[in-house]
Amino acid sequence: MDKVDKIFDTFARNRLFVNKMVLQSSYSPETILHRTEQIEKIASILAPVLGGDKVSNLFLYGKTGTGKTLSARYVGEKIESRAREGKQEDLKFLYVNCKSRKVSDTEYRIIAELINLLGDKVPATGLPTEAVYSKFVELVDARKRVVVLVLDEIDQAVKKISDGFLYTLTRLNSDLRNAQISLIGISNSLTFMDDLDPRVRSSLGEEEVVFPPYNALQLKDILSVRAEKAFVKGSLGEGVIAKCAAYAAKEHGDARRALDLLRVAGELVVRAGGEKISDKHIDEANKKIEKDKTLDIIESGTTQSKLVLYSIVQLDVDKSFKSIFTGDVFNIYQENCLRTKNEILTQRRVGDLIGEFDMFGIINARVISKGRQGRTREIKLMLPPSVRNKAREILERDLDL
DNA sequence: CGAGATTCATGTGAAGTATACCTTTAGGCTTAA
DNA sequence: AAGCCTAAAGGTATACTTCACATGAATCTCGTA
Repeated sequence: MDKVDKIFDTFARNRLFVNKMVLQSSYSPETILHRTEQIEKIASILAPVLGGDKVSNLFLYGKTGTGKTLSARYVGEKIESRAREGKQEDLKFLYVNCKSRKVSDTEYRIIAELINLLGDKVPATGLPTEAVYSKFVELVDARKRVVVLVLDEIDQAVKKISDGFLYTLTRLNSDLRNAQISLIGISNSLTFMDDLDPRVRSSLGEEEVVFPPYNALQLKDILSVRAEKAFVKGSLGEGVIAKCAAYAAKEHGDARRALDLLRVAGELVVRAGGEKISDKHIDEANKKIEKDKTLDIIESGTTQSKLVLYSIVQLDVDKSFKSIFTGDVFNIYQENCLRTKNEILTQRRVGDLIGEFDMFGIINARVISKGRQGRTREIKLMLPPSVRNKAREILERDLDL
């Protein structure tokens, strides 16, 4: 039989997933567990919009995967549907993720996206930012209503642009005659507010809701509910959910991570033609996610960073070096540059690149002093052999070696 | 023999440069009235 | 005249370089016992 047919067959025979969507991070469940307090607080702050009043600006903090976006959307949808029932249509939630590729992180495009959501168009480029703002104001102000802007990953946007952008937004209300704008900012960084212009801080942070990380127990609840829907009954082995929860709890209680683990584990089982997930698969999935993440970092690096990493990998494979120092890496790196006809960067720069790999956790670099032999970094490659070999393949391919 | 100076190989910081990509702006062209 | 498009002008992020100075323990120096 054709191999492709076989692949399709295993897939069709899949007796594991009922609905994989449930495990995707874009899925929004009907009920959100362990966030009642936060949701109630958001709801009580936003409730006045139902009466057509402007509400306080709101700020949501919390690490990734703590349900910020989910809760905000949930409350938003509830309020919108409530407003529709009450035949009060002059209420609008506009949700923008400031980091998504479409919006890309410029002030212009964020506003352009907002206009888009209001059902209008602006050219992708060419207009002065000022003009885009006034177009937006005009659209919003077309009739009497309340508009709530939800700005997700706002810290990213502010890092890219200046906080003057937020200032403009908070001041937008003074240009409006009919409508009212409220802002909801969502941020991963807990310290984000600290380095904002005080004027912005006071008006944006009128109300704050903090999303603490989920603990292992809560993660377990969340996973159970979702797994119920995602998988065929009885396909989860003993302790699988607990294991996922434990892994994710270690990663600052990241529910997204927990769901990913479960999904990837499922995919692994399906591909192997199995029908039951055991906790071994969770370990495998964890490794796979880690591996994909590091390989992703490696692949998306520049040619120069690949050359540096390749040199480190070479030294790591060659066991005659007991420990690897910056100087060794630089020497090998120069040879590699000559071989691949790339320009040779200064050692200063190569040192920084090594530092970046350290940040990503691909290597472990400790600054040590070797006395008369000066100071240097002692470098250890932190990839398990299988990942290291895969990484080497990728590097050799990308560098034409 | 030990306190202090020296030294090495590189870390680290600041400031400058080249490049690519974006936004802005102004001028010209088109279109509708 | 208003609107639209485009090319040049001006900005800004990135990926580097250059220069300058900092580090910290092995090693050397030299005064002292």
